[in-house]
Amino acid sequence: MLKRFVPKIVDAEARRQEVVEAVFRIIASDGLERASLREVADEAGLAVGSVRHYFASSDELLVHSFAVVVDRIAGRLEEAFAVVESLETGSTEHDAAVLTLLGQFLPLDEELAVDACVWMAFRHAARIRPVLEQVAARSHRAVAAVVGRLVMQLMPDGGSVQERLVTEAERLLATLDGLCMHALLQPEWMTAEVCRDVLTAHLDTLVALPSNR
Amino acid sequence: MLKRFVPKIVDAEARRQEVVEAVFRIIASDGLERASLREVADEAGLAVGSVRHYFASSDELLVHSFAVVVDRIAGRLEEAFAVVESLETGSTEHDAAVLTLLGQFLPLDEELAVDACVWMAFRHAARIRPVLEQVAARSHRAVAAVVGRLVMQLMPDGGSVQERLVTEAERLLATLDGLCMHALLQPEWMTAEVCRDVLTAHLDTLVALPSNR
DNA sequence: ATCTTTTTAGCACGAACGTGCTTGAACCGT
DNA sequence: ACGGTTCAAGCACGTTCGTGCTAAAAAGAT
Repeated sequence: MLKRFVPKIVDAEARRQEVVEAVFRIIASDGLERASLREVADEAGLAVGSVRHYFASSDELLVHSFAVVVDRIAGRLEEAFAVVESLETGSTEHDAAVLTLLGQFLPLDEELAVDACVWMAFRHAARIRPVLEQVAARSHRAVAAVVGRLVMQLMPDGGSVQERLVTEAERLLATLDGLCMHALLQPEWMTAEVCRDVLTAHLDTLVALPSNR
Repeated sequence: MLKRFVPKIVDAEARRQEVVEAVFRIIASDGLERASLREVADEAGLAVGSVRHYFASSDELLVHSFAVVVDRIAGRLEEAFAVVESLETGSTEHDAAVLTLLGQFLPLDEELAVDACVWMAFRHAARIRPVLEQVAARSHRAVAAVVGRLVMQLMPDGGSVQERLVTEAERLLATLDGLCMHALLQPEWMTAEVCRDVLTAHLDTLVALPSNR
């Protein structure tokens, strides 16, 4: 069956992306519970029916938005990890690249802050809402994979002991999420400088680990 | 003016506490956004009007619930810290007491899990809702105080360098909150055992810090 | 028994929500 | 010019929410 009549071509994917970014802005400024169809439509400069034309339901819009932010974050991490891999271990550029990688988790600028807000909001919402479960699991796997590879590269022993390696990966992951949380919830206390200090302190403890134990 | 007619005595504080615990159960199982007056009243076995008799508004109910959970957590921390202080530094009982203290943050049993859920939900909601701001700030101060004192006692140098001390306090705080988050959001991955491993690993890095740097 | 106050319960209103459905408007191949 | 398809917009219904308000039930002091 051929498409005989090619109708009005409005780049549908671009429109969807605009709506998604309206969702992001609303979540960042007013929280996930305010991301209703009416609010999103207003923010995107559209009518409710128009948004519903691109997203069958509210759930689909939210799940897709979650997936988009996860892809964005995972993409940044992969990109930054490639830089880390390309540099020689122990060099100052390497250390800087590692800090840059870890900084992708934190709300250090406007764009990162929005993503961090949205990411946190969705992950917490996924605890309750089954529709978000799959994307949340994918998010966790993607981030854990990058952090795991990073720890494997950074640990002195090369990660001989498997158990120790996952513990250190979980430890770095927890510190990152905790830092992100505090930076979002207590921005006065948790400034970018404090974040950097905490991260460098953590990295010191990672490289200078007691080999035995 | 004397109270001539002392009417029906129902200890109001106990009733309020019952309502608050209904709020906790709802937040833990269905999330904060489901903690409406009608849901809370149902959960507490009361009518909406009855709940509204003890709490003037929905906001007051939520703010009070937040304050109660903060007090509960802060109380547990103070109690556990007193035990830590009473033991000799470096002893095995001391180490165990420190782990017990830090475990108060994590959802290691039913009661702790409910509190952790509620605490997280309110703290994140406080980013948006101004009514929760004050209690959130109090919560942060109380917890940071205990963790700060703990770090001061645990660090080898006795915390000579002020700057290093606050960095380590923030680092421990971040790790704790991150662990709590992961234990709530990915309970399959982040088991109690992994939590314990991560915490002991962190404590090792805290005691075995390079003195200079 | 009566009176006063607390306690409990319920109604009604406006606002916001998701969603099924309908109605024009825009657009392109014929 | 026309017809088929997509896009944009809006209405209407049922649900849930907070809240102001009213009113019945409960209980101790008189």
